[in-house]
Amino acid sequence: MGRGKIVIRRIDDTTSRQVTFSKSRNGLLKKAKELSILCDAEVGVIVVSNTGRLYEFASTSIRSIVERYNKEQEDYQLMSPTSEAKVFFNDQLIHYPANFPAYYRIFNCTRQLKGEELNGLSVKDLENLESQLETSLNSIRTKKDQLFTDEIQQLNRQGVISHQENMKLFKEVNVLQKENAELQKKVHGEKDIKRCSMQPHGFSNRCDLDGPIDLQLRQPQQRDYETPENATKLQ
Amino acid sequence: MGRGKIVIRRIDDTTSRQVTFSKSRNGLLKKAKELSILCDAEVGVIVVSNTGRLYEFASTSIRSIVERYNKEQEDYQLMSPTSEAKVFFNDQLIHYPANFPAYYRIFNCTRQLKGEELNGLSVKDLENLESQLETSLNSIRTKKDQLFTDEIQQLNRQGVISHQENMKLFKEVNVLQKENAELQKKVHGEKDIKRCSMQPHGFSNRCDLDGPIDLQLRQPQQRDYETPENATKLQ
DNA sequence: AACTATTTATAAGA
DNA sequence: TTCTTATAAATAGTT
Repeated sequence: MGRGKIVIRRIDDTTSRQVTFSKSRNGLLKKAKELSILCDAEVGVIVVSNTGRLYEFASTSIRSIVERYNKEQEDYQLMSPTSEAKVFFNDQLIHYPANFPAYYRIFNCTRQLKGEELNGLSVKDLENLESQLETSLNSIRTKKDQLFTDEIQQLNRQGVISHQENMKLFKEVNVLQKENAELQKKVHGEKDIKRCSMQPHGFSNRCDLDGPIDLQLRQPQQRDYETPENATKLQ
Repeated sequence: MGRGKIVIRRIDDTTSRQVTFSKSRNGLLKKAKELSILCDAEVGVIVVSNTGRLYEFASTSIRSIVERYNKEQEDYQLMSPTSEAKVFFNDQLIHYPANFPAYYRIFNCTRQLKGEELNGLSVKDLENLESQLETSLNSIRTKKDQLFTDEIQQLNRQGVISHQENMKLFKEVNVLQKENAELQKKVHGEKDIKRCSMQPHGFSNRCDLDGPIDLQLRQPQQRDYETPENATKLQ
């Protein structure tokens, strides 16, 4: 629909194709919107130009679901914002396990392990097998989560203990330093020698560490442990 | 565009709305097809009527993506049980293909939408829905595992830093104590008084802590951090 | 489901 | 990209 009729086939001229793309895309999205409003329908449209740019429309009622779904997908989207198509075609064969239903993998694996075909089984048998596998999967998942949680809890506990120890040691150092200063003064007052012989053990350079540390000014590094109160209680 | 102009708002009359839906939907799908052909673009359109019926268009490029994806899954199922298990347990964190979500984001949410009304669905529809939900579940699980792993890594890093700090402080205390002892000896040698006045600052009870600590005998608590070398590097 | 008067989309040109 | 405009295409209301 325009000055002249055109046949529906790929437009060879690049400029012309881009212009048509821009116009036709806007038209499509507009019509999608109209359809969704006029007829109270859920409509979703996605257009990816051959340069990889994305345009889309989603009717309001499905937008909230899309947004929720987007949250899950965000990371993947961010991985290659520009060359979507290329990345996909090149890397497709590497990146699929996330999409692959775990159920089929386990099901298939079990069948091979059992070395038997499923053909002879009744619906009842299959249902039982299915529910068995689902139960297994569930307990595997629970177990895995438990291990994660345990490790985090343990690390939190250790962190709190370590931090407390740090505080004690820090105070200890401070007190000893004060004491030392007083004793030095005393020795100094009584007898003016031996002050320099202490220097190798002097504060700023007495440990063979990678760098000088300024204990007077520096509190032990504060950590933000997850639920430190709980971890402390558990200790 | 028709006999009369209309405003874009929900058509109240049911019959009229259904007729318009039918016409406009066909127009939209046709235009989507034209756009994909004329401009060599990837186009996906999904329309769900308010009675729950699904209509969709996917340009050949998107269709081939889906087909390749499906074929991949088939190939995957034919793999040996061993490699399956390995891939399953180790490679969970591999991500989606970059532009896959673009189409499936809407595709998927439409399926979820349909999930609210399962009655009119065929076995094929239900199978698709099932597989979509499994995909979603899988990616959620992957995300969760990632969060767990990140947290553990972070805690390990903190633990290593804390432990290093502990070691420094511990050495510091030891050195100061030796120094203190020498100075005490010196003061004691010169003058026999004032020894007891130091006692409030004496070692075993000088910090107002919950319990006495025996720093001379005790090394800072050793932790078995997961990959401490890495964690140290990351610090 | 067809028809057709009209509106709308857009091809070509600027 | 945007605008203009002649024309093709889509479709609202009718049959």
